[in-house]
Amino acid sequence: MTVPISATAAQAHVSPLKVTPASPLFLREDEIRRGIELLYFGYTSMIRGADAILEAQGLGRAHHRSLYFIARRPGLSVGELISLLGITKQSLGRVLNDLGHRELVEQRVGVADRRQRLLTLTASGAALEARLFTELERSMARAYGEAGQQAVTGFWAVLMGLVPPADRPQVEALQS
Amino acid sequence: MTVPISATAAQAHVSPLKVTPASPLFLREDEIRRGIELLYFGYTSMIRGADAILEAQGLGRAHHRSLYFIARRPGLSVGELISLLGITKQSLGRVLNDLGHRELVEQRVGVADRRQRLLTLTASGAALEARLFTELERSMARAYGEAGQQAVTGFWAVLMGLVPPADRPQVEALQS
DNA sequence: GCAGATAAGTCAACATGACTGTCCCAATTT
DNA sequence: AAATTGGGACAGTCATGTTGACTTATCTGC
Repeated sequence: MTVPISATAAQAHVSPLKVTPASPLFLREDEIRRGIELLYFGYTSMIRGADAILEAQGLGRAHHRSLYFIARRPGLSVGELISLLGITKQSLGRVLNDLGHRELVEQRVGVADRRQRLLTLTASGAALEARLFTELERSMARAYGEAGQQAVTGFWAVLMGLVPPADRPQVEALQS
Repeated sequence: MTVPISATAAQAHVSPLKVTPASPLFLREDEIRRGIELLYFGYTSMIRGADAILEAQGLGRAHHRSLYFIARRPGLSVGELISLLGITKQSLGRVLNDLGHRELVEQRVGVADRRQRLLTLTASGAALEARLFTELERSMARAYGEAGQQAVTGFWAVLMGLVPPADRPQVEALQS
């Protein structure tokens, strides 16, 4: 964590970042397009920060996503990770093989169901994930700080609204 | 446009989508991770809707991005599009060749600078882009409507905060 | 007017990360 | 005992990105 865990950090910016506010006619095409574009540029800006670290390790974004979710939910099964990432078993297989051979991820046999392989990070895997997380966090914490607490709540609400209702429980479940 | 241009549309949902609000300690790791995850799932949920249309045309997401920005800024140059997409000339070249051969995009010689190739959509290109936009819009309009006008302003503020300040003018410039 | 810079296009080779289809094994469920 | 499920593997393909080098046309500064 590069950000102190204190309320004063949240108050570092007394005046939130000014953006043109949404108008009462906020479903007009212009305002829809503004959301599409900001979502595209915001998303790509955030993840770009981790790319240099990944490239130095010979890894890609697919590896990062797996590391991230294994860090977030230690002991999740291969099937759960496939479901979160929305990719096929074959696609994930190669990524997990890479991460296993580099000793960044370990598998244990499931306790309740011995067919399952439960995924955890090794010490070096956790260290790498922490470095990658710090990059994302730097970007996100700056954005949160500039926009302010109330804006963050709105940010979450719109993003959750983009997720099809059927998929929302899975996203909510990531919150501990 | 599938959404009526009227103030009543914005009031269709009287009670905004409830999400756990950001806490005063909104720079804690948990709340940063929540933003990272919602951004990932929200972004992928939004663009997934257009994939079926693209696949039926034998096109991919790279083609969609080009069509989108050419629709947004008709007459932009190849170099401007490269800058917006953040890819190389070679990568874009293949996409523009595809779109040209299918007669979805046209090039005109620049007026001020005859080295430039200014890009516009053909009638069929505009029709396809409109269908793709409608898919994104359906998702975004639902999210806006569920979250409410004030949330949308916060959504924009955080996303703009994610964009490095040096890149912000380019994003702002897309707004007409 | 000429030299150098710039906008765009192209060729070749390559990496990543997704896909499909098929087959297999072990463990669980019915 | 049979069917289903979780996971792994092989083979092939496709989309989309990369670097490097080269060409052509055009613009700009001296």
